[in-house]
Amino acid sequence: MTAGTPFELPAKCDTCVVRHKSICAVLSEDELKDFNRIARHRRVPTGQVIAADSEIVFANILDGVVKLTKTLADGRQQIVGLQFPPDFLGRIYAKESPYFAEAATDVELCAFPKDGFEGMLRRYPGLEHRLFENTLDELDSAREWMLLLGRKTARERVASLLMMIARRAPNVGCSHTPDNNFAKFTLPLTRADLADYLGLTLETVSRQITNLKKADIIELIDNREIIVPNLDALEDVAGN
Amino acid sequence: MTAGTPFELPAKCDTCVVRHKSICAVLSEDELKDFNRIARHRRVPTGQVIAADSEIVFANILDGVVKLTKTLADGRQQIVGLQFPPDFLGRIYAKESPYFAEAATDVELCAFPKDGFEGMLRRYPGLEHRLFENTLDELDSAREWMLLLGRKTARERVASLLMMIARRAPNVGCSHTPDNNFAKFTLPLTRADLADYLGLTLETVSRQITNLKKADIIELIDNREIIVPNLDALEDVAGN
DNA sequence: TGTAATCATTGACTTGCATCAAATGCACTG
DNA sequence: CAGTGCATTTGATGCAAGTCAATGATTACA
Repeated sequence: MTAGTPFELPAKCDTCVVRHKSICAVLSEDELKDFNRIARHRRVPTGQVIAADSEIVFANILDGVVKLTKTLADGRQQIVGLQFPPDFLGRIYAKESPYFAEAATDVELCAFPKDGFEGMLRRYPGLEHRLFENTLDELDSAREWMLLLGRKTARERVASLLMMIARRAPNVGCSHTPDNNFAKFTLPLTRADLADYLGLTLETVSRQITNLKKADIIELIDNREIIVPNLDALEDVAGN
Repeated sequence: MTAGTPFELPAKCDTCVVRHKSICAVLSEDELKDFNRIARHRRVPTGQVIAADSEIVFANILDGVVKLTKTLADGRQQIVGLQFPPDFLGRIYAKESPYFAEAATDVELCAFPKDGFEGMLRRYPGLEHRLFENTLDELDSAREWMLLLGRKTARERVASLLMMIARRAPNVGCSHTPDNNFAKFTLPLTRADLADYLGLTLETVSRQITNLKKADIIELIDNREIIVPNLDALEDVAGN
């Protein structure tokens, strides 16, 4: 974890838009413009911490991948969530986030100051409802991951992760025609990050990726570029 | 997992009240009575499944402990949540829950039919907000548990669980004066359930409990009754 | 009061993943 | 294009937790 300087509000950026599907669905064009008045566009380089400081509660991810991590006193670390565009970021209704948010890749954000965003929530009924539904989905995902961390083997974990990326990463450079069972994507994480997400060591992750390659379940173009010729085969390995 | 017959709506029970602290805080006496009109009181014996059928979306736990479980095809099981009074139960805004709810002990519920409860949500602004905050707390807890499942040792896991019970179980027969660092409580789970919650086997759980006993961190009155003479000492073992 | 059933503990052995240590590959730089 | 640094792979070994099996302890009940 290479923590850079904390994230700070940049100058106003008129081109910044809230892109979250749920939000866009419940807001009119004019209301979105209202959001843009308080939105601040921001680039965050790989590895930099996205601060949970008091000025920013909430941010919409425009591009890149953000990891949420928790760490024990002796340094053992666990990634407890991965956020892709157009997910939201930030623990609303709390002063501090109980976890770290860190850019796993170069990230572009549309950030909102605390007071402004909570004002928006009051102004637009239905908006909080959408955020609530997002949170319920995140809770379901977290519990899905608890099953993985508690009960799956290393091989199943790696396969499950690849399936998850293949499903969620189309916004981060995944060319993937869902119908034909084929996927090609760029891993947004290093082996060390994969390990922290899967509750394994990076060596074990590496070995399992090698095994999947030898079993012709996946192909590697390079360390990060992966082809899954048959998603069903990968799904089988993933368990469930 | 001994699945009994699915849970069904009983006859109306006038003595049933919503007891959730968050709900009570935002509703008046009259509004609570409104809730009671559609509430149905229900007892569920240990081991019985609390069905996620279409008629019941939501239930307030009055007494007992409910476990939420997910299972792999080959039977490996993980408890992904434990609900104590006065928690709510049920995946709102979804037809089906992505996990099983099962009574870990004898349980008393105050249950609501789907349509009625969602009507209430619309009628009482502020209520959904409270449920949202509850869900955010549940998400934080789930992520805390991901750290445990991914990175903690068996000994740390068992100690963490006992700490969690000592904190949350005062409503289920835990005599516990938080100031004096002492706790006494009844485990609401069998060794097998503890194992399913901790991502371990029941033998490992049993051995770790024995170890904590030998190290004078805990005392056992019987298999279920536990005394923690010094919560700080237990906290140390739990890690973090 | 004996028998079964359930739940928990304990012991012996096995194994999957972690740990430790090196080697390889690749991008960048002087 | 040698040299440095980082990410990844590969190999050898150890250990924490799993598996298998037997024994205790309680409670239920015939």
